[in-house]
Amino acid sequence: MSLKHAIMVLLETESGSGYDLLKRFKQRLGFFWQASHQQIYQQLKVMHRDELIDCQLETQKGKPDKKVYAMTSSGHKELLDWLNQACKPQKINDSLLVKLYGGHLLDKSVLLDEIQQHRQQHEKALAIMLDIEKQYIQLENGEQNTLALPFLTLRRGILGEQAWLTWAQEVESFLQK
Amino acid sequence: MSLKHAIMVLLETESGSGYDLLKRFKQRLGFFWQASHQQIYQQLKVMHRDELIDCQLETQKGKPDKKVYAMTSSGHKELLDWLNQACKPQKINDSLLVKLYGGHLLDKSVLLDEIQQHRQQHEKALAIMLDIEKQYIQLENGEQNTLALPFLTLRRGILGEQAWLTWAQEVESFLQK
DNA sequence: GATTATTATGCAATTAATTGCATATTAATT
DNA sequence: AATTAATATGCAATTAATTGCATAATAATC
Repeated sequence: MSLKHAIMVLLETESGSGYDLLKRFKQRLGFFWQASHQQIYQQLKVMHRDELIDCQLETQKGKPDKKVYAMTSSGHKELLDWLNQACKPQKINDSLLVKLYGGHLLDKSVLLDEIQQHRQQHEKALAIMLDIEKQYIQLENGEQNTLALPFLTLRRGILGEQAWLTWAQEVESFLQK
Repeated sequence: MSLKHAIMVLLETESGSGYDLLKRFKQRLGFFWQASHQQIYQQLKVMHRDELIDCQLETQKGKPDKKVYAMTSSGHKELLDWLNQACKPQKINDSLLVKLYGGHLLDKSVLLDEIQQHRQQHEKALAIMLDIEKQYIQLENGEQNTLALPFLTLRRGILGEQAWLTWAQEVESFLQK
């Protein structure tokens, strides 16, 4: 299970509350790791129980206490262990392809509609990523170096989405015949 | 949950036992939907309980009875319902990218090793898919038409793997600097 | 000033997936 | 003939993820 390791990658750089981590998660890892807020809050609780992370209560006026989590040394150790282990190939479960595989049971127009809907989402995702890429390219060298690895994860997203869109074009051509 | 719908897509075309379905699953849907044998056997049991599929016991000499599953009309209905509903965007959880994102905690050589390991697997997968593509191209027109939709799912795999490998090249260049 | 959206948590129940056994046959090797 | 690998099932325990609530503050807008 890597959700906890993903959280630790974020916490390693900077401590934060559940919601804070949730936001950073979506912003920084969201393109290639999807997790709901329930998952993250639950995982933080488990990680705290297992002493991978510390929790400091910050009293706030009016509001309920804010729990700020930070890595412990045993968390740090576990993160490094995980990073040094080979990870399994990505598990793919893509129901759109299942549907396409069984698409002979449907009208082509239904398939076409659905592909087009998905295409819109992929185009949107690509546009966002290209925008971030542009920002990166305008950074000065030092900053580019610091962000080189996150940038490569962005590149994965970009190349992946472009390939998806190329494919969608093939599918649409076929369905429109 | 789509595992059951994926199984039904297969059963719709032809009845079969658990193991039979398992094999067909890996062969035909395995590139874009991964499921273990435990998942499939359990799912078949649940689907039978819910009367989406029938089960005929075939007595075999010596061996335990073989359970041959077939779609019921209510299963067929549920499959069509599912096919007609829009499906959610694919959930992506790619731990290699999490690792790369947190890769500043590691030696570049460790990352490079891992990427190269993954590259081998992706190259292998691509080779298999290109081979299937070649076979498809040599089919006569009638057969190509029957298999057009499965072929498009194969194309997704091919374009996806090619994009992955292009990306891996970028990553390796960076890590070798 | 009232309403709606967003921020900021969290629990509990259910469903799904994984891990770790377990069994027994057949086919292939040594 | 004995061992190993591959075929062909399946259960039970655990872990993880999803769904459906629920609360309460603050910010924005009508």
